[in-house]
Amino acid sequence: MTTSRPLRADAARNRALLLAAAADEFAEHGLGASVADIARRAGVGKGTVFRHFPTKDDLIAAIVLDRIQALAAIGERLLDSGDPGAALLEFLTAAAQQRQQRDLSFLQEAGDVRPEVGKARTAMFQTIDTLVDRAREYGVIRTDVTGTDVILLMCAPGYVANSLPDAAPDLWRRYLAIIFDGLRPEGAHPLPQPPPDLL
Amino acid sequence: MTTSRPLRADAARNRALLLAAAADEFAEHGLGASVADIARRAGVGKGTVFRHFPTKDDLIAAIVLDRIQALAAIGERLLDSGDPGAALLEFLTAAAQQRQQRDLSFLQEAGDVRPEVGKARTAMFQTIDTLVDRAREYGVIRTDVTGTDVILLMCAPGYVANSLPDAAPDLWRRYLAIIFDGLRPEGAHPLPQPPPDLL
DNA sequence: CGATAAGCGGACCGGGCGGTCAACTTGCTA
DNA sequence: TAGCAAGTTGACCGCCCGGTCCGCTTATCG
Repeated sequence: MTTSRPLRADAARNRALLLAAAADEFAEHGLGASVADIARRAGVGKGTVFRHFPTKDDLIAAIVLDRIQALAAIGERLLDSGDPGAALLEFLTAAAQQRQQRDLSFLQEAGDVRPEVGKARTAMFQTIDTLVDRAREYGVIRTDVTGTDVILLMCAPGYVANSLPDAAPDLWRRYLAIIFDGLRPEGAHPLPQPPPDLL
Repeated sequence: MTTSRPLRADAARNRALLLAAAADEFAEHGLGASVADIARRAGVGKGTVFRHFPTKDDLIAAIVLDRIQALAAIGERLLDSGDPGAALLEFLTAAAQQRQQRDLSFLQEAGDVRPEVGKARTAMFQTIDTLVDRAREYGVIRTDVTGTDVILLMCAPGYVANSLPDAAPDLWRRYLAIIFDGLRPEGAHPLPQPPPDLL
């Protein structure tokens, strides 16, 4: 990797401040937020932003990558869990929670702005796939539901914050519960359309 | 209202071309798409855009309003339907279908750019609320699910197009089905958090 | 068909954007 | 604590965007 010598103390602090400020700014104004505003919010000069991130897209990619890898780490840890059903629910909870903390709808806007982001996403999807396979074999979700299904379905609860500004802060749990009920084998109705194979 | 004299034939045609071109351009590049590109796509000059829509926001509002009112009309019609369960499913199908035709994720970005848009949205939400009340009384959905719940949940299937570019064109039916299963009373589990009252 | 006003187009403008740079400051190390 | 490389800064640049404007075109109607 490109692990050169460690950052100077103040540089490391500024980098962290910038990532936080950028996430907040993007949450409030979308990806259109200006680099100058981000710098002001972080309390640094504009030049400092470009020293840490050569372009605005690099800054965006750094944030997105951070979130994806955080989720991937949680998923990986849950692979060793004893109860596959609880593991899947816990993962989906973590995903919804992450989206809820800050408004992360700009992640949708961002897409895969850098190839590394796509790579990380694919890796995380693979983890989810395994998580779902185990839950299915364990009998806690329908036999006709795939990992891809769950990946797409799990987008929904996170949008709550955005759509309903003054909602209770853990309302997303309610929607996660409804969707999880739809995944359960008990009251399952036959599904149209065979699922596609992501990856 | 401001119903002045009818548009000239060519002007009406250009207005329609512009709305379509703008929807396509916003779908491809987000709300950041430039007015000049929209004009080029519609085959008209940039000045023509501003003749029909004084500002870019007015153009955005016109598109959003169009989609909301189309959905609202469908909902209104379904209020007179005999089977409340089928009516609700049909409405949700129409909503997902609309989102699928073009990538409408930029609607999220837009928010209520003009007060009239908020008004129209509130009106549509009220229609959905009635639709859901009837379905609940009919026993086809859980007693603890509200209109607001359905409004938020119905966002999910539409995002399929955006997240999975090469998916089958009617894959959203699959996700709508799963969510609808989660709404059914049969395998329902108790829900956390009392629902908020939208409106 | 001719007059007229509604509609059209694209050069043009000011502002704000992403990105650069050279002078200055500061944490690290010997 | 002296020296220096790493880090910071904000004025600056060129580009592109939303929006204006006015000379030209054309649908409409008596």
